[in-house]
Amino acid sequence: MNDSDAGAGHAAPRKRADARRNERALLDAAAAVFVTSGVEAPIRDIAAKAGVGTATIYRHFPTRADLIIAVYRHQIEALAEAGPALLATGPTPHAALGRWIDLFVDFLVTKHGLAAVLHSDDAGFDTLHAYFLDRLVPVCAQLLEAAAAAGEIRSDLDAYELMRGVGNLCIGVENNPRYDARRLVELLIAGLRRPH
Amino acid sequence: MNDSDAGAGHAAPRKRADARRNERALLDAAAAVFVTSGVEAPIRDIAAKAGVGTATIYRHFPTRADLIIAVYRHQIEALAEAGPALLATGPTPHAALGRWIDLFVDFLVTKHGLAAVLHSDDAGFDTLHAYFLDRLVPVCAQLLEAAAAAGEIRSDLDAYELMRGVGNLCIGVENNPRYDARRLVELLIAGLRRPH
DNA sequence: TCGTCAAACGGGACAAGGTTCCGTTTGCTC
DNA sequence: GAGCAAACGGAACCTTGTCCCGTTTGACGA
Repeated sequence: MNDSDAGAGHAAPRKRADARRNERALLDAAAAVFVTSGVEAPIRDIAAKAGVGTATIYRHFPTRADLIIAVYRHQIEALAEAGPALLATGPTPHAALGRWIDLFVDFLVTKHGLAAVLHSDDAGFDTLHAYFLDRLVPVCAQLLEAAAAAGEIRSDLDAYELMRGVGNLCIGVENNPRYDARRLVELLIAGLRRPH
Repeated sequence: MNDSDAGAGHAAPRKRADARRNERALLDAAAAVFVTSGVEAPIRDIAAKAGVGTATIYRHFPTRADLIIAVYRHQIEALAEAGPALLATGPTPHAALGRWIDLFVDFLVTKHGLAAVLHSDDAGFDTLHAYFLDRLVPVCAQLLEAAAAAGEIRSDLDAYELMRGVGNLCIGVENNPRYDARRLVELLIAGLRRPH
């Protein structure tokens, strides 16, 4: 694992040491601030916690979406990889789908405000949107197709719409004890089941 | 119908004529601006359109939630009254519930950004939240109970949670042709049906 | 080791929007 | 018509996102 690069580049020009240090500091600070103040915490707060100026944050992460992606990339990748694994080991495709959606919900509800931001139509979050689309929708589609092929569910709903719906249901779960997103998601998945 | 008061007060001190005029102008302006710019349009824009200063808007509607409520009060009341009516005239309680939820979805998706704001945890929208809770949740509860009593649906979901879920599903429908909230709401309602 | 210079930096400046304050205007009442 | 509280308007202030520019610093060759 390369410190300054995820490994995709051939001739990555190698960043300066202070730049790498700051990037790491920013990621750590952002992760901490996101936990306490949500993913929409003021840029200044994150910069201050990292001990850098505000411009530095923009230099490393042009939009807030880029920062959010960087902070949660590992978890999202893990989620993407969990899909095929569940499908391979689960008793049925439908069970795998249910379990995977559970993991997705867990991820969302533990990240303050992430679900909200994920579905905002603010143009600044296009990158975030695209990333989720690229990484997770195909996985979900695979699970859906397997379950549909097994005859367990109806097949007229596409993965994008399902994920978006699930994501929406997770909005505003924070500090609202009367609202249990998990239960509603369960209902949604139940509604998906093919009547037989 | 009284011009300056919905009729609840006994000794309402009767507002000044200019105050009543401005309130009306603000409501009209807000309604217009909400249509074009959504319910989160800048206060300044609404004030300008109404031809008043920004302080005036705060005087009449202390929070944005109050303004939103005032603008949509008629429609919300109509929605509340439609519940019992549908229950009385519909073929079955479940059909009435479905139809009523449809009306609710129609209301939400035609108001730019209302669904989003309705479920934001911003303290400034507590009033809005409370109003929906007061007016619509009991209606929904009545429909749910009737359907449950008729044995058509499971009875382990309360009205608040259902409405909140439906509202959440309606977030971000604007200018997203790939996402059809109605269909997902349908799924949710389908998931509610008692397996028999 | 030292000089050079582009990379990287920090924080101040600007813009947008929400909210409040305060001096002025305007209806109502007598 | 005078008095006075209600209501007004818009400037001022605060927060937050974003950009700019003068300064610092790490990397590398001499």
